[in-house]
Amino acid sequence: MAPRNKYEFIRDSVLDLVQSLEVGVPIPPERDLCDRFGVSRMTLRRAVDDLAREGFLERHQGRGTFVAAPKLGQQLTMTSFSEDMRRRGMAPGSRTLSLATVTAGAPLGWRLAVSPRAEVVRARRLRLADERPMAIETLHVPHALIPGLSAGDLVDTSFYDLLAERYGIEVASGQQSIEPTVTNDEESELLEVPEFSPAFLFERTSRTSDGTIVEFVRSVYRGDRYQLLVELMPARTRSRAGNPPQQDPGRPPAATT
Amino acid sequence: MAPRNKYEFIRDSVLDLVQSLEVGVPIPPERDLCDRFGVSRMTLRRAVDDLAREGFLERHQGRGTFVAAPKLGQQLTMTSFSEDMRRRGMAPGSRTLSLATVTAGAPLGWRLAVSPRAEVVRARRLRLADERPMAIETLHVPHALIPGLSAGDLVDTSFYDLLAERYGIEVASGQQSIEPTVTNDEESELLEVPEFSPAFLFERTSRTSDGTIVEFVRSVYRGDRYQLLVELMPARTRSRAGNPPQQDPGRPPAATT
DNA sequence: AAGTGGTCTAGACCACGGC
DNA sequence: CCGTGGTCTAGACCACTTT
Repeated sequence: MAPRNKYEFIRDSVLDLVQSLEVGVPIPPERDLCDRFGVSRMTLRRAVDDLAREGFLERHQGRGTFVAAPKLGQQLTMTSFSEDMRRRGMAPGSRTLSLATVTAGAPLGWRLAVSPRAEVVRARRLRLADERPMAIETLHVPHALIPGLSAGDLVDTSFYDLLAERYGIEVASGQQSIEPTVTNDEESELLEVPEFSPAFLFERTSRTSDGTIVEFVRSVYRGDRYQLLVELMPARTRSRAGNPPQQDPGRPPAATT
Repeated sequence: MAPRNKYEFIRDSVLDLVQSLEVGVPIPPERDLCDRFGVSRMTLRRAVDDLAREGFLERHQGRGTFVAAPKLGQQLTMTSFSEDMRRRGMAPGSRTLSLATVTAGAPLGWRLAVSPRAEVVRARRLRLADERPMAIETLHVPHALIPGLSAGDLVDTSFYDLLAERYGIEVASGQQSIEPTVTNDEESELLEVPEFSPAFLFERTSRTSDGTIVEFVRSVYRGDRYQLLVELMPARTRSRAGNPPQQDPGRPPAATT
């Protein structure tokens, strides 16, 4: 909860400050902030640097540091559906389609790293943006992690908040695959699009800091309402001429274009 | 060319070192590297921190800093097709379908920020991975930037290398949109997939450091051979309760799930 | 205890922008 | 010119891992 070191304290403090200001206004000079928070300039700069890298601030040498316009094509970071929609300027909504406890079975068990005979809570939700269907989300969580979850819990609260507050589970990392797909008849009906419409298929696995798999989520997003926008960086990798011994990691994974 | 400050020099030096080592071996202690390169520890650490953040190194307190396994699901960074394919363990290839100089027209002119009557070089290439079709790439470059480009130039060389070496153009940033789509009849034939197969549509705009638009690229990737894998970060945004005045930037753009 | 990375400081000097 | 951010230093002390 409480920031553990000065860096985190400063980072949070500056974030608070930033979020209390309008876009485009400058934050106080670094040296002032150092005084105010009682830290050295290096420490303060580390915090501000990170916030700038994350898109909250824009630095301009000689002029100052300014609150940045909310970057929409932000980093591919772990955001909830609700936050994602709000960033896109739409009002998030949700309709729970089903909530059941099922036996994992082989494929699901594998993805959640539990026994195929383990119990798994499966929640299916239709996700809305501005009242209209945006995505179908199917959530799988090992039942052992969330005893006593009820359908009502999923209506208002963010699932991540619920995990944190009620079960003390903090999601720390995740991996997500992105594929193009087309909607089947059921998805088409729910999403209100013609059959075989282009759509995104996201599959996400989330873990706690100790590596425990918390959830496996499969989401189908309408391709006509949802697009990804990515900022490409210079990629100064400077790949060497002779290329290193290439491993074969068994899986086909991926990166860019 | 030459690094301008110590940070860049150190960063490049350490990257060289890293790339000369096997995965998993430790790099020398920070204090040794400081001596070797003649910089203070803060400066060295900044370089190592960045390399760690970019996935080249892994730090472990009390143990050391180690060469990381090449992250395949690396940052969404600006890689060429060839490098991307090599990372995925496939051999890149290319077949030029057409190369012509055309008049931009309104939509293309808008994307390249040139007059609709400006001349634009359009190159269409079938991109291969392990000899099999992977993507169709349509490249548009203002003719003024690349006088005298011939079809042969595109066969072997990376287009970015060609830009850099022959025309002195360094691509510095870019923006890319990602959408799901389905193949039309022409694309299906070229990609050797059934009609209406799921596919990715990438649209990329690249700029030099001074903001000049270098290229607009439209690529269609086979959905059955290509997937994106993204590492999600903790997203410590700590979104506030009251949400800020939301702009409406006119476009729908995007970020995550 | 020794060695490693992690945090932090107080201050110096440089580069750029605006007055 | 002054105020801003950008770079860099030399050293202190802490936290963790290994021996």
